[in-house]
Amino acid sequence: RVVYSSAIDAYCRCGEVNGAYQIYEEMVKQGHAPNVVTISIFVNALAKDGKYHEAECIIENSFDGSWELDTIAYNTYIKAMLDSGKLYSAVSIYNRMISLGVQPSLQTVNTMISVYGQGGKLDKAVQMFKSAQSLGLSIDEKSYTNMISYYGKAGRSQEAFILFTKMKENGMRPGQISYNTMLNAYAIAGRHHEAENLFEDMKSDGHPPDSLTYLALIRAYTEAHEFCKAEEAAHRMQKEGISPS
RNA sequence: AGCUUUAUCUGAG
Repeated sequence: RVVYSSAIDAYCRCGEVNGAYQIYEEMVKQGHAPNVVTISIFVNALAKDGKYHEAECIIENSFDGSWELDTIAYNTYIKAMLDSGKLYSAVSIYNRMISLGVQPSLQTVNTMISVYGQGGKLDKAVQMFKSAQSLGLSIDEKSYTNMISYYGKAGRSQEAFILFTKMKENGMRPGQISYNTMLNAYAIAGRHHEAENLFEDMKSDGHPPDSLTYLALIRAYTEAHEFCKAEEAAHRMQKEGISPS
């Protein structure tokens, strides 16, 4: 069964969902019942392929009580609903998971932060972020970056920066993505002075700016109506040989 | 054997 499931996964990763399905049929014909892993693989592949409706059908059918869905299966389902934009379904699957006593993992938390963040429910996202501690999960750089991003999108750059600071206090070195995300939070809020400072910190911290770094910096200036500085930054980017995204 | 290769832009829902 492991061999069949792995083969199905391999087909899916090549975008050959149909080939995967043939293996699936053969597997069933040989008397090997599909298990939770097989289902997760299919749901994941269908969702990545944009076939959300089919993914949802499999998910719904798997709720008939005959499956012992585990943490990864629920994570896969929640992610599929997030990607399809069905945030309400994502939440309801999460609630189901909790009420059935399935342990959330850090990935569950990170995905749910995105679900709430994209749904504009920043307070819920924060709640999720904080709940990680009580679940005994240690927040990673992704969790912080995710939260920083949503604070930023809500125009709350000061709270974003508090998290950015806390991340460093907890011994995590922000990488390029974290810096870009924090920079973007300042950009949305038009805080160009803070953005400039962070831009310098980023470089001295050993992270070379990329096109997204400059995009954020330029946006910080334009949001603040500092158009000359925006143009300067754009020139500096070109001079450094970075092509715009 | 399966789940965030997470950040930036525009539009649709």
